Amino acid sequence: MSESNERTEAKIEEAKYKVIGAIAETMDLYGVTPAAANLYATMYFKDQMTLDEMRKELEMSKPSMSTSVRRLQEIEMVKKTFTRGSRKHTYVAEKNFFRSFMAFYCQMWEREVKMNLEAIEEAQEDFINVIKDSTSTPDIVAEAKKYYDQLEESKTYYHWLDDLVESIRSGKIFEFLPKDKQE
Amino acid sequence: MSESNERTEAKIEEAKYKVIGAIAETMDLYGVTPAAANLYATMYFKDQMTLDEMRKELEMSKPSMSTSVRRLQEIEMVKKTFTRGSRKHTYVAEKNFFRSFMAFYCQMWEREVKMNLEAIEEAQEDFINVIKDSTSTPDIVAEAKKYYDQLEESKTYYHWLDDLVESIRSGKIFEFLPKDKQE
DNA sequence: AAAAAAGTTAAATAAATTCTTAACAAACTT
DNA sequence: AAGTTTGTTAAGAATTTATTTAACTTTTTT
Repeated sequence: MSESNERTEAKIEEAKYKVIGAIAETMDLYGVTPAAANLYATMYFKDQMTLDEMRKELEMSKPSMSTSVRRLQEIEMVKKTFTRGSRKHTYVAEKNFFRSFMAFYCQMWEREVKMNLEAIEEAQEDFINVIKDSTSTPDIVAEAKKYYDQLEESKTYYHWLDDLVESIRSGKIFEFLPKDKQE
Repeated sequence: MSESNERTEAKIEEAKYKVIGAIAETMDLYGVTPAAANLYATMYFKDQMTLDEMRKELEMSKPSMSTSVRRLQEIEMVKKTFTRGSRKHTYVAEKNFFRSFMAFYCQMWEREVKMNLEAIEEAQEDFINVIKDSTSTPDIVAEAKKYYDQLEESKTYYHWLDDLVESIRSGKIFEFLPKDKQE
């Protein structure tokens, strides 16, 4: 009876690890560090965890868990919770993939839009100066114009990406693509 | 006059590098190797390039350019072109960010959906076996059920992600989020 | 307020990834 | 068909990134 319990518990662990491995590998692919990826995937099957529980479960150092959980908080995939009776900090994983993964992408995309649009604006100013420069030869003016137009055209993409983020944040995208649509 | 040309040409180069740096940094963030990221960003301002031109421009080894350009082809951000008169292979960068970046995401997301759904299906089977196992205690059955339901719930997300990929591939998403909307 | 426990920062080690050098294979030219 | 040019594969070197150990700061308890 007790041995049977152990066997079925082991089966449950095995099943969980299949999913943990898949989730962690996916996150790895998106540039999340292995420790953070494994931690999130592990926490996905737990109600809440303390740093010491994480260290024990993943067999890793406490600073590694500390930095990993902070990174996961930054991308809003883990939140701190207050558990009375314990003075250790407790953390819970966001179990709703819509929220956790979308928080991740929106953050990435917003950063991308901001940084690239800034670079584009600066470069376009430079190209305008070359075009207005009376010492520029016709060839050089033509070149500067070509690049200016190429960048102007690319802005469409960044504005679109910004709109996509906004429609995800507001939930409007689910009017177009419902969550519960049958496969 | 010639010195002035050099100065304005240098200004153009400087402006280009601002954008090249931003694009490459963004790609870096998404897990593309620095060499490939820099290469794509550089090619974004070129009509076409050969391996030797890449090596010269980026001051890197030929094998590095070879593997980088292959990786960029895999994610459909670069395509091979036939240039008659030259026996060197020539490559062009996809200049339309809608196409290049969307190809990248669709590929990543499809992989994510496939791998994770496979793991989920396997794990759910395992949980069902534990539930049906007559030697399982009520506690264990309850635990297995809890995880089974959690995974069942998560499938909604993967199906939605699959729908998103489909709507991007088909272009239907642009009916909801137009490309040319004003900022 | 002192002591203990929990968590973080910083430096150092370990591991993994990226790039290069060198050898090889394929394709094109003469 | 032999030689030359182009491109790739494989092994090794170097850089970078991730993790750990150790010292330190903060918080909590007695």
